[in-house]
Amino acid sequence: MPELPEVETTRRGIAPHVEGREITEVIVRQARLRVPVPADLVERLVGARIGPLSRRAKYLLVPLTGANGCSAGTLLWHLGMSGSLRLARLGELPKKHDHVDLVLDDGGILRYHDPRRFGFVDWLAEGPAGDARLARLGPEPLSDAFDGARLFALSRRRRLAVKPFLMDNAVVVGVGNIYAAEALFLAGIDPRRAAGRIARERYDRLAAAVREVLAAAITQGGTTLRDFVGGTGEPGYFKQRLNVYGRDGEPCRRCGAELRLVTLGQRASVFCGQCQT
DNA sequence: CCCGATTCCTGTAGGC
DNA sequence: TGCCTACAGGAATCGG
Repeated sequence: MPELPEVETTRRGIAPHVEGREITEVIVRQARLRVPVPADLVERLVGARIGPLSRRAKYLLVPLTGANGCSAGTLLWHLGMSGSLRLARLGELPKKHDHVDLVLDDGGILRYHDPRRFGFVDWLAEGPAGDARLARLGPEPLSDAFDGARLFALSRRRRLAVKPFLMDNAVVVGVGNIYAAEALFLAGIDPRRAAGRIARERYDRLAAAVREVLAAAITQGGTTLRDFVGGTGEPGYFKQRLNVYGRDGEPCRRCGAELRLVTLGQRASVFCGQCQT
């Protein structure tokens, strides 16, 4: 499912094919997504030109300019848990759950596919700065603003388990269930441990583990569990590197102990009872 | 303020 | 071409 590495993979995959292109047609087949597709999306986008794509947390940002060169707003795209954005060619028929097409002036199509419809595409008139969804977000995990000191400071007196703490977007963005589990394994921390009862040194290790696992996943083109594909249709190859996610009952790659499954914050959490304390 | 529970959706896996 | 249920999960929202 798309977490930060998958969104980044998507951005890198589609950017060369959509940046600088003009949108000639917009087709909305299913407007009932997590956030309803804006009723005026078609008239907002047709004739607009796509600027440089960026990413914030798990959001893809698509800046638009009008015919006169000034801003025509920004698309805020979220892939939810089953969404993907990929390039198609004019004449390529849509499949089931292909909800939105942006037809481009070179015959390419940016096509949004999302079986579970937890994702959305929204249009922001004022750009990302004014959006409440983005304003609340904590730092990017691969930026200098994210480190062990931050994790330590925010976790004091909190009894919440460290895994849901790490998945809180106000703490750090982009870390979902897969990469939280993997980072805690790399750092040797039990995911059930109260966030407020973890030492500063261990949080330094955890922050480093988060960076390490996310950077490695981006290098591998993300994690494809079932059907994620990047912008050019390629699956991600990080699944082969997973140490704990989805491996409950299997042996720990480090010590051989049987990996355990618990529920934390309504999320399945797999860990090694020997390696993670 | 903190944190657990609920909600949205549909494909898939597993039990019978 | 078997039917039914449970489960997966990002993030907003609600309630204790």
